[in-house]
Amino acid sequence: MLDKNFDPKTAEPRLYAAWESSGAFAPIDDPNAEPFSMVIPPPNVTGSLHIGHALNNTLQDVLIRFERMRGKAALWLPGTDHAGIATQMVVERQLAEQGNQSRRDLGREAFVAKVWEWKAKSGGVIVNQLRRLGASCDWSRERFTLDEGLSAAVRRVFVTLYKQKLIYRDKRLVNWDPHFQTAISDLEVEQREVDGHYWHFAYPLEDGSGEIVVATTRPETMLADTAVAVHPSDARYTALVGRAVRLPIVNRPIPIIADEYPDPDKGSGAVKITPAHDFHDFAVGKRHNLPMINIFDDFARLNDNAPPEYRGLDRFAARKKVVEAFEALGLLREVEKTRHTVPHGDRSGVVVEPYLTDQWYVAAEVLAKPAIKAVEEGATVFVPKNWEKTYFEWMRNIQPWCISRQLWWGHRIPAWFGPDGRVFVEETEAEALRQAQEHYGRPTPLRQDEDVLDTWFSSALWPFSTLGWPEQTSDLARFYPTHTLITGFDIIFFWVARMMMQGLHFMDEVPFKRVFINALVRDASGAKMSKSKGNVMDPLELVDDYGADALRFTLTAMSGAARDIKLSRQRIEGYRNFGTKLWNATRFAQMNGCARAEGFDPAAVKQTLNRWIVGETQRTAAAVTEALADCGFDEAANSLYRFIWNRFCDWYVELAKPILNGADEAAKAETQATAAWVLDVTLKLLHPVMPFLTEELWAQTADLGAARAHTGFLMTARWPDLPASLVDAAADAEIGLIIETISEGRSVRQELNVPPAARPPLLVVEASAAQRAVLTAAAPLIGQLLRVSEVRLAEAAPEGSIPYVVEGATFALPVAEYIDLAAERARLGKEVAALAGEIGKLAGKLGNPDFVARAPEEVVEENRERLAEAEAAKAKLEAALGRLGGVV
RNA sequence: GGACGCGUAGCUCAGCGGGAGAGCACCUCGUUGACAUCGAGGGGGUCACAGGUUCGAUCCCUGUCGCGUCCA
Repeated sequence: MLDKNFDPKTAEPRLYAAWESSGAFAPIDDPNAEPFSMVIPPPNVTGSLHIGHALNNTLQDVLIRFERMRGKAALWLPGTDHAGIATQMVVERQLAEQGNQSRRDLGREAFVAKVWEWKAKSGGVIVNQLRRLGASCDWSRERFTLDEGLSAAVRRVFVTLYKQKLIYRDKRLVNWDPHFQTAISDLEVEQREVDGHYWHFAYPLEDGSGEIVVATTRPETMLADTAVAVHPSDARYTALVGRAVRLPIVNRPIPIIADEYPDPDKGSGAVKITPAHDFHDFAVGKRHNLPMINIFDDFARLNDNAPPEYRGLDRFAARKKVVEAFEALGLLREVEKTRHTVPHGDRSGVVVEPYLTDQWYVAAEVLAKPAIKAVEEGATVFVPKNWEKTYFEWMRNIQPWCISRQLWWGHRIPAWFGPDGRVFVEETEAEALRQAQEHYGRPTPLRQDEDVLDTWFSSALWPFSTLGWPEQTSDLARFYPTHTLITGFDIIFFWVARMMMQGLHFMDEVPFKRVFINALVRDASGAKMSKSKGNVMDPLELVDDYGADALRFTLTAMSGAARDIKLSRQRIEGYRNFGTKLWNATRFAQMNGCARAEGFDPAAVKQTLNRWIVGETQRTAAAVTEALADCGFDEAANSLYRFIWNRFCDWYVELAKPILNGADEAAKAETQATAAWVLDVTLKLLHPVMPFLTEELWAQTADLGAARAHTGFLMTARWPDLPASLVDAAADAEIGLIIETISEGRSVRQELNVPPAARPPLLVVEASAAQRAVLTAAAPLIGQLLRVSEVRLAEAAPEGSIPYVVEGATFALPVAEYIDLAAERARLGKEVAALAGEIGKLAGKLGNPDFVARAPEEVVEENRERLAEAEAAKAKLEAALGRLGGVV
């Protein structure tokens, strides 16, 4: 006998271990099986599972379990990302906490060794958390972006792209993070709106004949100004173009130039030009061949290109000092408050500097072309499709991708410099040295580039590097391209787009045929969860409290992709209850001798009730299958919920009780067998979403009745494929009438406060022959569920009975001794009014000749029927009301 | 400024051309055995607003307002 409840705390770890050790997570070894593969979006190795991971990985697991059960060779390949900056930060912080040396004191090699040490000890956290969620990843294929194979892939890609001139070194402005002292890509820059000022500075003309006023939000950069620009059409300045101003403080003459960049309508129309510290100014500087003076060091402190009294100052201190100097010089014309966007490093949170350095770039604009085309042509589709627009928008305006980082943790750039600065880009140092020897004519020592690659450079290769590339492995042949990628919209640019580019370039095929973009999880009030807001919900805590299945079901049911998910504990609790409900329905079945029958054929059942539930089961199976095949996760979950709770538990089980307790042995046996069959199908359908509970029920019902065709785990059972012919319209109609009769009767009883213990007969006053047959046959069922003594045909409703109408049939409950006439009059009055409203609407519609002429015949017919039914019902209830002496 | 999304019951959301729905919350009633992590019943909505298309609009189109996100 089943326990009263499912106990996730003990069952989940036990079941997971059993699955894992059985090898069920690996794709089946059948060469005829269709492959279905997915790669996990590799979580940062420093990470711990947050609710976004929980959603993303639940959906992946639902899909992979579904496809596995459908008989495919299903591979879900897991792994983690080395996460350059994040990991380096964690270890540096740890060193600091332990009072140890900084990374610089420690030196590169020792520091990197420390990181590996840390990874060995703490890097497995998130992977084990995924196990708690039930993720059926093939752990035997787990990869790490910095492992040997993936590093080889990275080197191969870098060298290849370099030789194809798609990777190059360039000196230009980058986004510099002064906190980490590294370049970062455009995507790692967050634009934040902050309060600031416009300082209006007067720059005196060199000949003393006047001044030009420029405004800036960054006064300190004036120390590096190399021009003042005005618009060529700006008449105020035409005469001044070509002349010079004397730059205050620095006392350097700089030219006044004409350029399209300044907006004549903004401020004075003149702008200061600082080519080394502003992206727009950089472009102007290039056009006019202006000198580029860099006044910062790597920490954004002023360097020796600044006047002596500014050297060594932090940029913000320098800003203050510059403003003070202008004020003292009498050249500060105005200070204007403003709100403007300022770039910040997404990891460090500090203001990012445009900074002139040598970096490595990928010609993303070239690689993007095939990647755009692939989506245009549908080789890869986004679900929901709207995201394609986001993808196109970015890809069509893509900028060169800065891939070098001045960090130590990551893939070291395979580039070596000779004594004269010549660069040798090769996959190994030995090869570089060989090339150097050839070039220089003698063995020549080389110095490897100090930088490492952007973490996303290696993750861009993930769909093929994890399958063994550059080796031509059997996995690569079988599982590339992968089928579906499930990820968040926040990394469409960072990751999806770059995988598309690299996959197409190196494999000549898209990395995945479908990209499902999942929603963003927020807290119950709609705020983005973040540690600083303190509103994070820890998925593991939720798993502890409600079980993994409840959390999984919640996330699945709420994953409607167009909107954010607002998660609340209440909701999870509700779905935990849903699991309990199924558990107890199974328990009920077990207690009532429901067991699999040898050779059971769902198409051959005779009882109306059983024919009905078999049809409902088929409909559900079809709906769930279709939904999951199309990534309609929420739809699948909701179909299952409705079927299991509102159809199977609320009605099938209740209606089956009289049969199971009855004397008709054949009907009883058929019902027992049918219930067992429905439950087995249900467990399969629900398994992808609630793997633990279903697997446990599968195991606990294994011995009930005939052996299953599939004796192993439910997770490896075959997905149900039921013919639509199992649906029996006649059975649907009969059960529909019974359900309505009971529901309506209950409603009437409760509204009129008929005591629950009262057992009046139910009189069928008026009904078609077919209805009478159904109701008579179902009398025991109705008797029990509606708490009536019997169901009896009657000529007329007796005095003082309560009438109600269902599907044109009139019923009466003779409960005169209980009812309050006023309440009954009120009830009937309300019903009549509602019907009158409906009749008015329908009659209006049908009275419209255009409607009758132009609407489809079946719609017109349906409206006619509804009108007739409503009119009949209204007439009957009015008659009853009249007998009660109510006002009609 | 551009793009996308969203405004439906108190809350969270589904529906997306022909009868306004679910869960939760609320109110009433109900425990001799599947389940109180439950059952039965009930109240509650000019489907943001304004136009348009249509025989018919919560649903399609246009505009307005409000909210969110991303990109400049």
